[in-house]
Amino acid sequence: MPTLQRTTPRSAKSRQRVDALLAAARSVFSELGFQRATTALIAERAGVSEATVFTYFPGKRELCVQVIKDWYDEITRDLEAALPRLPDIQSQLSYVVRAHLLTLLADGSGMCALVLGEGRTAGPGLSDVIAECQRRYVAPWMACLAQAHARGEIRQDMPLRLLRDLVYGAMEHVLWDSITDRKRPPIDDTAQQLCTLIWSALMPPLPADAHHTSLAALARFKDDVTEALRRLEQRDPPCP
Amino acid sequence: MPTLQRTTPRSAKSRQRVDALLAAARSVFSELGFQRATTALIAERAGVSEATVFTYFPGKRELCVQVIKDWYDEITRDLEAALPRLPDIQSQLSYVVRAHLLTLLADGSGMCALVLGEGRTAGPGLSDVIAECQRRYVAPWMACLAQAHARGEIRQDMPLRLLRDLVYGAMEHVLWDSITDRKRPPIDDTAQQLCTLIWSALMPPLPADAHHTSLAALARFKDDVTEALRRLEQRDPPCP
Amino acid sequence: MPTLQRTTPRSAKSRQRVDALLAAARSVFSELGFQRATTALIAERAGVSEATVFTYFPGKRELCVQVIKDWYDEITRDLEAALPRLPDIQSQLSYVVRAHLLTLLADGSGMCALVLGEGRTAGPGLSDVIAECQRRYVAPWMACLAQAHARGEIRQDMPLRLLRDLVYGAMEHVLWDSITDRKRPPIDDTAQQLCTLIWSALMPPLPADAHHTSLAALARFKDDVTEALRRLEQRDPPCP
Amino acid sequence: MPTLQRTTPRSAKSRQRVDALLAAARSVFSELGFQRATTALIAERAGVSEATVFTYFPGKRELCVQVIKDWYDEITRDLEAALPRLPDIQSQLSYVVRAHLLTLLADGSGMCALVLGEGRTAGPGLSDVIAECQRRYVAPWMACLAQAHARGEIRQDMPLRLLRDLVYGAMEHVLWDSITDRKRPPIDDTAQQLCTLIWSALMPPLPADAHHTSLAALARFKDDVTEALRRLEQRDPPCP
DNA sequence: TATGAATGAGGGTTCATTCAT
DNA sequence: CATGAATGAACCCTCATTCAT
Repeated sequence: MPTLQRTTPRSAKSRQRVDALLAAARSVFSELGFQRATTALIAERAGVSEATVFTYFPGKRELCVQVIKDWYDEITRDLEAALPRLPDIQSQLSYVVRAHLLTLLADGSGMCALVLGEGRTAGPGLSDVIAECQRRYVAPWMACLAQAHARGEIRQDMPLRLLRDLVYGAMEHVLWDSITDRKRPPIDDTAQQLCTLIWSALMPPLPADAHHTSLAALARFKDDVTEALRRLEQRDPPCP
Repeated sequence: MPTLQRTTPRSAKSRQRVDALLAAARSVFSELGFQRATTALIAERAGVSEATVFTYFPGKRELCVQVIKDWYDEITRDLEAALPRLPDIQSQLSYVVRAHLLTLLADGSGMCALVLGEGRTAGPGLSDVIAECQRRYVAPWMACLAQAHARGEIRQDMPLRLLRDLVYGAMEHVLWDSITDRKRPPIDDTAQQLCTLIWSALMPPLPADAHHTSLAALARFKDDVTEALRRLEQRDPPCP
Repeated sequence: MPTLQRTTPRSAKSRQRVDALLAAARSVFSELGFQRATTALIAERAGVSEATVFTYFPGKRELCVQVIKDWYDEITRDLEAALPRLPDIQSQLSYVVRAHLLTLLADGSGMCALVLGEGRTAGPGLSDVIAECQRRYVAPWMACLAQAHARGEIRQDMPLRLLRDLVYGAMEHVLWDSITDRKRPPIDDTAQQLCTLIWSALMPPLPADAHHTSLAALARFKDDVTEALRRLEQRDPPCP
Repeated sequence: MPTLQRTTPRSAKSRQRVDALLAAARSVFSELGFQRATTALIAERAGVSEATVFTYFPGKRELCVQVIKDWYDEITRDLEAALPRLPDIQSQLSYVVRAHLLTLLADGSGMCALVLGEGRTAGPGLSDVIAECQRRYVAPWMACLAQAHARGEIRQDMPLRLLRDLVYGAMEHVLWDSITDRKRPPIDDTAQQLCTLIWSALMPPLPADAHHTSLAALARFKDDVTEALRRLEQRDPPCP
């Protein structure tokens, strides 16, 4: 029964309109920012008259808020679902980075610019909402970070906030670059590299003396031992 | 040349006017962003009539461009002068981080928000200029990075751009935090920590095989050795 | 006639709808005036959709007209029935005053304000109707006045219109006061006083020469007599 | 020196504009009421662009407030100056009635309608102002009324407010009539009659027994006594 | 040169009214 | 018949920009 899923039959059309409006609004706000966007253009792209915009939304600001909320909801839901299932902080980092880059780039970067742009200058009522959304978006990853931090899986000599800033800051700049330069490198490669880079900063520093000894020495030592062990074990069989 | 004299005093007045206007414009644009800023408010703060603004600048946009250029010039000149004199990449990183944080925070964060905000959404003519300024601002540090890259003082397995993004991205996010949270931690401490963090990511990685080592690998290795030793010890007694 | 039956029940529903709409419209128009009233609010209060309003009335204006007409009909019918049965002009005056005050105040003053307010500024189509209603409303009382006028029960040296204006004008101002001041004095007392006051103006004046007398003249005369008597008494003793 | 009276040279043009705008606004608001009046029409009648309206007034409401205030100021100032100089309450009544009728009728009745109409339904910010102006306008006459009341020159068995309502109410209805009927009777005659009528209601009522005796009888008595006295006085001189 | 004054070109928003379902 | 939905037509207001003085 395909009609079974008709939860709200009357609002089918309505929902379509809302969706069309939100889509149009997202594109317009993305391209022009909140101030330069006009309800007229949004209406035009949604294929309705300007007055219809106000049938579905109290005003321009509220429409923009909805656009931002929806977008954040999308990208937040995914993180909330996926991150807790990943086994370790490195996988989580990897996931976050890829998801972030993919999402923002796929979106044509508009929302990113919108959120970054209007987050500050837009009057109250927008900034608040954006800040709140941002907080919820980062929360899942912050939880991972906190856990790893508590377990000592990442360095403990830095405030968590700083680590978070490093991660998201790096990502955002990479994005910015991609957007600006218009020559987008393959995202997967970039994500991989970014993860490696960030992890270098995140992972617990080696003990103080390790710096002197250097891992290379340790590695050589390991090789020595390994080799010695093999020889030992190879020699034993003839023992009996 | 009698007119030369007349030109100079006039220029003096003129320069004063221009400076007053630029100062006023900077404060207004910083607080309100490009769109919400009004020429009326700028004129008022500069102590001149609104029409005078247009005597000195072709329009609102050009005024804003000048404001942004001036600001970038200030902060860029400092970097251009200081960075080449510093001995190594780490000192340079440290300088860049401190300078960036200090500049942006000292400015009341307004310009930061302006540049970040209007960089995308402002119509052409502003975005271009901002992008160009940004490029010039980052250039000195990029040069350092490139040199260190060539010399192998920093890791060479990453594109330079990525390293740059990491540095500036992290800084910007830290700034954003400082602005948003209103509880600004001591800048010097933050700068210090940030440098350490970033350097962890920047410094040359251990040799390739060290990657297979890592602490986890070392731990496993320790287990291996321990197990091997136990076996050895268990086998040896009956051996004789 | 089978359709007659069908017509009646339909009319019943229809009448209910119309009544609900008229009631809602009256309350809305009363509170907000014609211009500020919205069909949306009227529909909401009537418990129907906005479109239904236009099923029963050609438009906002016509709905308002109906509201005003109905209201005037109510208060007019009463006067038309009661006034002719009262024995004399004084009783009639008393009835008119009490009825007017009671009606308007009981109504929450809304209709009063509506009629007074929109009577002028509302476009044609409303003003006309209001004027006509007003005329019909005042007619019964005007008839009484005319009769009394002809019989000489009220003064005959004034145009009837003026007498009517005095009566209604006074009442309206009293109402206005009551509405504005929010401290409404007991209506019955006010009505009583107002009747007395108005009657003083309405009743036939004294003969022409009485005007030259007046209380002041009488007082002066009393003084004259008193003085004269004193002089007489002073002169008399030595007279013998 | 005719230029001496140039108090504010620069704002000469400005004042003209303001005056033109106020005049235009007065006419538009008068004809259409506050809601139906449009800034576009006001601007057109003032011969300026619509934007200019907002150069001189913060908004439509404020413009209307100014119009109302100015109008009330005009008519109030006159009363405040003239009334206190008149010798008795009857002269004052006469003045008030004539002034009121003349003013309102001369104005084309528009302001009257505006004030009456918007006094109730217009949102706050207009109603307040109107109420306050009304109060100040009536104050001078109320003072006269109060004085006469205290001196017993008018009846003391009624609240002052009621007397005031009678006066203004009657006037307003007369005005209303004049406006509605479009056949304006000579104002002076009407004013005269209205005064007589109102005075009948205002003057102190005769003592209770006077109703039985009738003024005519008193007058006859007065004549009798006067005659008797004259005879007495004429006869005395020969006394010595 | 500096400015008071004026304005053209929109922008967001409202609402009575229409119409397909 | 009732209504959800859509909209055309204004309306108030803003502001960068121009220009005569």
